[in-house]
Amino acid sequence: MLSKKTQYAFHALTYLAENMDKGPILISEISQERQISLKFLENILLEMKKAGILSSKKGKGGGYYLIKDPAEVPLAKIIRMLDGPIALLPCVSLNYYERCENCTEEICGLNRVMSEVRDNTLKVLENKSLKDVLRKQ
Amino acid sequence: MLSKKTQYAFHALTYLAENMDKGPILISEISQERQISLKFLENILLEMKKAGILSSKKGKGGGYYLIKDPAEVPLAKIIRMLDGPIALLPCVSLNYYERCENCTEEICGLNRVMSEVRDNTLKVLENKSLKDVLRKQ
DNA sequence: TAATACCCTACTAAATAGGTAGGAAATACA
DNA sequence: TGTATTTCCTACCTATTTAGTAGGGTATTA
Repeated sequence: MLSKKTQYAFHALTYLAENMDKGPILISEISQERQISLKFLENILLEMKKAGILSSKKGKGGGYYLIKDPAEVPLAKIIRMLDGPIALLPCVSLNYYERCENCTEEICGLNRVMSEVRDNTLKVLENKSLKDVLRKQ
Repeated sequence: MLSKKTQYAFHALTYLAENMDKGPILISEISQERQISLKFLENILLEMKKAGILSSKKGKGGGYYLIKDPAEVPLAKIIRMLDGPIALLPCVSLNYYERCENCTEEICGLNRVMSEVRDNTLKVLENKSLKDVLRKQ
């Protein structure tokens, strides 16, 4: 399951994408519109800013805004940024790989199957972008 | 990511499947062979017994044993039994569905994509069984 | 009836999830 | 220059989950 954090991130990002023409958007506006705790959202947006997918402006007229074309932000990137690995096992993770202690790739049949699951999942999450989940197109 | 609990469950189940001909297997044997804490494993096996995929015998000569053909136990069943939902969002879960508060199916594009992810995942996990992840065939 | 082996309840420590608090820093504008 | 605005940052908090432990109870067998 995706954490609330990641779910809120999707809400915030789609809101920003849907309102790209309006310039910087206040955290408080997103918080109200999408029903997310203001302070929690503050942290999430900051984290995404540091990860480089959005930017901000302080002071009056400030707020957050996307710095990438929504079509250029794969869903997988957002999930990895906030929740970490997408794979079901560390030993089949592409971005967070860790060797198994109890089994080796040669004899462990789970490995093979879980790689297949990962590939099937990424086939969607790497190819669908923010643009594909917007409310209005 | 799958929890350690579920990962241990897979270890235990494959061990039992690989040794079906030997009658009941001691918890302590599985614990040693697959390097799993004895008491933790005890709990896990008991939980799976209650879920109906294996059975046990007490006293001397006792132990745990599978009561199903490994080919008849889909991996999805094992994961759901111990870790819960496989879907990434409650609102697209088949077995643990919960309505979204913040969005409705009609306008939320995430819904559509996450259903696709779920289907792709289940295509593997529902069709592959314990038999497919055994060490020796 | 003693040894064996699972059954059951409860407990614990550490990590994670989800959220809060309060002030500092930067910016706009009068 | 000063004040309102808005993000930035660090720290904190509580509840839940994860991973594991303890110890006695119960059933079975020889």
